[in-house]
Amino acid sequence: MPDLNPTAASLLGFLHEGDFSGYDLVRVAEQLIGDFWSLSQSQVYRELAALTERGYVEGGEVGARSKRRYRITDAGRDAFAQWLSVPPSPEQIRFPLLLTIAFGAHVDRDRLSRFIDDHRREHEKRLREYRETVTVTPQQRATLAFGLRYEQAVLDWMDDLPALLTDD
Amino acid sequence: MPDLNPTAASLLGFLHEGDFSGYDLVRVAEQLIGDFWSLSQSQVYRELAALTERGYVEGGEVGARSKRRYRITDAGRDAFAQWLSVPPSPEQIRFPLLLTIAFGAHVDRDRLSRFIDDHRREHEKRLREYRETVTVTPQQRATLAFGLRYEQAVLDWMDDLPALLTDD
DNA sequence: AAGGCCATGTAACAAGTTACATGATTAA
DNA sequence: TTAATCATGTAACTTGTTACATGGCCTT
Repeated sequence: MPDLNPTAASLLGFLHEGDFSGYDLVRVAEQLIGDFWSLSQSQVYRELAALTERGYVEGGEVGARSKRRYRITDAGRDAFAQWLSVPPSPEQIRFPLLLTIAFGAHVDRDRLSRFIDDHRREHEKRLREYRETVTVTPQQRATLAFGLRYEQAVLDWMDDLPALLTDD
Repeated sequence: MPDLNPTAASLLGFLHEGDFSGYDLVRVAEQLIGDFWSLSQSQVYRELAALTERGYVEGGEVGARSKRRYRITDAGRDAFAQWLSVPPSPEQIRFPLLLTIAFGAHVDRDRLSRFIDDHRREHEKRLREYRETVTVTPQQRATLAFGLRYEQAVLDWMDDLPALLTDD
């Protein structure tokens, strides 16, 4: 039983709560894990096909708008449980702005400031959104808490940046 | 002139400082950008081949231990400058532990605590390493500052976790 | 001379991205 | 009736990962 990738596993996780179509799953994932685990629409359909292939989910009948709900199987539940029992691997951050800063000796100051400001606005916005987010489970509160800490850290760091970059 | 991906661009960035072999570049990248932009050895060789193809670098003569140094060309410098002029896209975080927590309703408490503790130790270690890191340029200080803020944020968040996960 | 590290690279595959195509349904 | 959105999926490509293969150099 070769194990699942985190994206496929997450889909199985959501399917524990009920039957969903690919379209639904994209939305649910975006909402619930999108801030720390991105996935694209085409990936979801691909993984659903793979999960079906492996017998971890079953596609229901095609309904209105050719909508098809997927149901998790017992094998799927087993695979998910097994995935959850394996220690999660370290996180990965890919932060292009940090590359720009790392190579900042080749960027003129104004442009760099603009890039940073643009990012700052995005992070301020996300922080505001997180602060308005309504959670219903401890799990949601726990993941949201990470988002809050993270966004605050980024903003604090950005506050320090001008001094770090002007001093020699 | 289709633009560069951040990995290829970074290689060009490093090659501004001198000629390096693929092997060297892997090490330099790991050291200077590895904390926020991961790349694998085989990727480096692949990108070097692609950059050579496009005329952005030139492979020198094969030396001892079949070592070959790459030199950036003027076209490569142009391409790099152009890449640097485009606003960097938003960062991506992929944090499997957060998935585990998000699906924490299916994980028993002890296991989850162990996962979290293991991560905590890693983050404490990284924070310690960052604190001991010697920087020589403002750019290095700026990117390091992000690492410090980030690791501290993760640890602070982990401090909050038990309360968030036990309360209902 | 043997073992470990230096240094290259390839091959195969998995995962992620972008763009497009199709058609149904709903709301204006 | 037209536009927007729902909902599916495919195709083509790029990126990322893992594993392996090869051989030279350096130290013991």
